[in-house]
Amino acid sequence: MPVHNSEIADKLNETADLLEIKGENQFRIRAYRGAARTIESLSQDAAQMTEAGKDLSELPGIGRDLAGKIKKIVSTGTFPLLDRLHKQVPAGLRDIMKVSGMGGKRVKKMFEALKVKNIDDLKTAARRHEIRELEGFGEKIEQSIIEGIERMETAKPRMPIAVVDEIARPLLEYLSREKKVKNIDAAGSYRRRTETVGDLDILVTCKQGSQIMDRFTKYENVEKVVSQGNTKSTVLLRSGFQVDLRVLPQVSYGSALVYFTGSKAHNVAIRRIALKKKLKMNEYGVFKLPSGRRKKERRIAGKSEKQVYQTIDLSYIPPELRENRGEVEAAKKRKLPKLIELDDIRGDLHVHTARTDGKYSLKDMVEAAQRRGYEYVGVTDHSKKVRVAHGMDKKRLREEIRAIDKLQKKVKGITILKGIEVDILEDGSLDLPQSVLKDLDFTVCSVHSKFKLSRKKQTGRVLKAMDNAHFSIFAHPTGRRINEREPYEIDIEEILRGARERNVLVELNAHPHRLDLNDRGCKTAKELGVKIVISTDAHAAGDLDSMRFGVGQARRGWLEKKDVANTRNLKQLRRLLKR
DNA sequence: GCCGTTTTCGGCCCGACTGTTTTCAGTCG
Repeated sequence: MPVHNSEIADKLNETADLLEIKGENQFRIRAYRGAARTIESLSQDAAQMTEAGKDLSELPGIGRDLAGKIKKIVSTGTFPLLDRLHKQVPAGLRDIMKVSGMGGKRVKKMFEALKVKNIDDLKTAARRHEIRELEGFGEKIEQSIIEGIERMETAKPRMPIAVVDEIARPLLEYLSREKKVKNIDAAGSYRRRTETVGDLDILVTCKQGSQIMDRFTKYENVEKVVSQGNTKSTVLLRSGFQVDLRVLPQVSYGSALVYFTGSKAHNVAIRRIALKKKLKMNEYGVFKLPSGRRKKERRIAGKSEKQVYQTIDLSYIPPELRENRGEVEAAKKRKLPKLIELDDIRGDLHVHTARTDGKYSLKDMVEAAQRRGYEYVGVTDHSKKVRVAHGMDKKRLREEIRAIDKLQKKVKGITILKGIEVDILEDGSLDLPQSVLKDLDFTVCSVHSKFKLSRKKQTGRVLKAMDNAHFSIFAHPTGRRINEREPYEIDIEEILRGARERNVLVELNAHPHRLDLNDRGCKTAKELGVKIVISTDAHAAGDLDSMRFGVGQARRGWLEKKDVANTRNLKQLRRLLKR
């Protein structure tokens, strides 16, 4: 079993935490965190790279020392430094660092002075009012620790972006009703369209004398005001979700958007470029440092994001790409992709109806697709294996085909493509015979059973299914459900290579709980020349709107219009669906 | 521990907010 990048990153981050508790050099700690980020954002397994003889020290933030340590981790599974640290630092101290307001310094002090070794000890010490007696601590810190523990114990995982969307939209609308507000945007990972979002950063510019901070903290869904200042406030909503609001001067709005959109890794990378050009970059602007006779620094950019990037000789980088996964280098060379947009989509190729587990009739779904201006819609109800969804056997699929033919005669301006979401069985065969599949325009093929097969078997199962001449699109390729179910073991790179060889398309399922293929998978697919289909897997008319989340994810995966099959017109699409 | 078209040594992002202080340390993003 190869060591995955996420495991390496976990080990490096843990090392950083333990070093922090020990009070080590902060730059050394930062180096471990930086290396963890680099490893995490690789589109290839570090283990494979090492095996292929690649030198990891060529990666940003990884030097000779860390390259050696990582190599040891992937080849032997051991990390002696971390093992040593485990002997020196009690395991529970790392948990304490997760309590809001507790950093390395405070953890260390409490361990040394009060023998606090875990969260329970911390709780006890706080309740006995021992913490307030320590130098540099007081009543309020003690109280905030108690609250921090409570909040952590009831904390929710990062929320799917669609859920955050429902929180963000009304809140932005509420804030923008304050008359003196000029600009307002939600930044952070929400703006980068990450699949899950941990908190919300809202930026505003407004005229003097605005009451925006008061308006914010008095929002009806605010449960607790964590902090309130003139330019920055933080609240917790009743759902436990944290929202920050920052007020900025107009001249700084662009640089603030860059700064608060992140990602952190992206910001570090572009600030490094600025520094090389003797420029200082922060949320207030890009500044020329004092030199010669001039004693004061001078702002040379900040009003717009475009201007900020221009100043450091980069083309404008769309938020979805800002992950330090090669976008900075591409922007330097003027080689950024022209990302796909929602308007490029001409149809949806994964739609269910009430014939199986959809909520709406065939006619309703087709009309809903029509209202979105689509040129075509692919109807793909389940096959018989999915009993809970009342999957179709051969006979019922024939009925669906006839129903589509009948409806097609009545509707104009949209082509209904006859499809099916057919199960890939354990032996790699499809759930319905060729004799009926051949009468369809296309198939969406998916795994709904036997999730626990070994990586090798699962990969082989899908590749074998792809050999079937009627296999058109591989649906939700890893089967994961965000915050609910881990992906099944499958070698996605081998699957993508297999898809390329067989001219099979791969789905990016836009359902906000799936978003499967993920962003890295999309990028790999693009690099391998595999075409992606973005589909919503709609079970109700309104689900067709999830397309925007799919497009957001596709943009994060560097996909352009040409990489996505359902940006083609019907004629071109039919050609792509043909094997 | 990383990094280098001023450098192989000496830098490393930095500002806001809070609380505990009376000018600053710690945390966070």
